[in-house]
Amino acid sequence: MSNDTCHCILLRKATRKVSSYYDEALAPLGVNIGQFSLLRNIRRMEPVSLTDLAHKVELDRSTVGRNAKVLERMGLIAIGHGEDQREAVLTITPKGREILEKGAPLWDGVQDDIEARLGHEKARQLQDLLAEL
Amino acid sequence: MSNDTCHCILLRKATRKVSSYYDEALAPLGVNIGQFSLLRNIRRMEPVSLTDLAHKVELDRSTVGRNAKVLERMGLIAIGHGEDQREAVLTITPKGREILEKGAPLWDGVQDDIEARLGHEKARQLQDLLAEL
DNA sequence: GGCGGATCCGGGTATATACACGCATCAAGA
DNA sequence: TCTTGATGCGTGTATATACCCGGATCCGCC
Repeated sequence: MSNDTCHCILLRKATRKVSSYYDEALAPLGVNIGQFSLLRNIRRMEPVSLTDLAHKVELDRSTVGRNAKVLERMGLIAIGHGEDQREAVLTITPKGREILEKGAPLWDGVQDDIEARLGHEKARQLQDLLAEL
Repeated sequence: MSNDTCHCILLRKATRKVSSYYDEALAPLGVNIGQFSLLRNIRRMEPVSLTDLAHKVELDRSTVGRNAKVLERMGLIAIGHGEDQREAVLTITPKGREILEKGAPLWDGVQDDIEARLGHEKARQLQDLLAEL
């Protein structure tokens, strides 16, 4: 029974399920929720180094680097160099901006669905609880 | 701002963090929470086929298969064949049982810590909310 | 006994994610 | 200017996880 009460396992299960909601909604654009979210962060911090971005999204730098490379391959961002030759500087491409425009309402839709299903009160509770972990 | 309110991103973040709690606690045993949980499920269903196990833990069969292979390599489970030659039948080894014995109190510790931090009421709320997603 | 559909698994491929290592670059001090 | 330590990255490796495909096996029906 311990498996049915393990906070970690339940979180993982919920995360997989919720991820699929967003992924399905964004599928027409060819991006998943992780990529979409990363893109949003890049736009907000642009131009930004891998290290700074990783810090912001609280992911390992190497993880962000690999994810960014996928976005680059898709033509959604450009990876260049700053004055500091060590730095990989990320900037969004027009195509990347387009994805953000088109994706926004799709993202909103899923977000709204979830809040409608839970109710605003519980949705808020959930966010609070997740932050307290 | 949308990134700070995205249910999916917040869930992922929380999952990573909480996973690390369990992983650190179980580290002395050389297993992580995913492996520990899978082992628990195998013990409960033993002897069990990959397909049945995957169904139980709500993961893709191929995922469970690969995870099981790791457990086998660690000597915690044995992967054999049933009468149906197609079936991969999983059974726990003595070493696997030992890990479960030793891990139980460690798992309890993390679980208690989390509930202490949140309070029983909120911990319960969290589980309920995760189930509603 | 033999064929076709159903079932079970393994492996290929792709993203998510972390940690450790090694290389290049930078910056500060001798 | 040269040495050193700090910083920024990329890659290797490992687990988590999914989807798809192909091969093996099983089973029911002819």
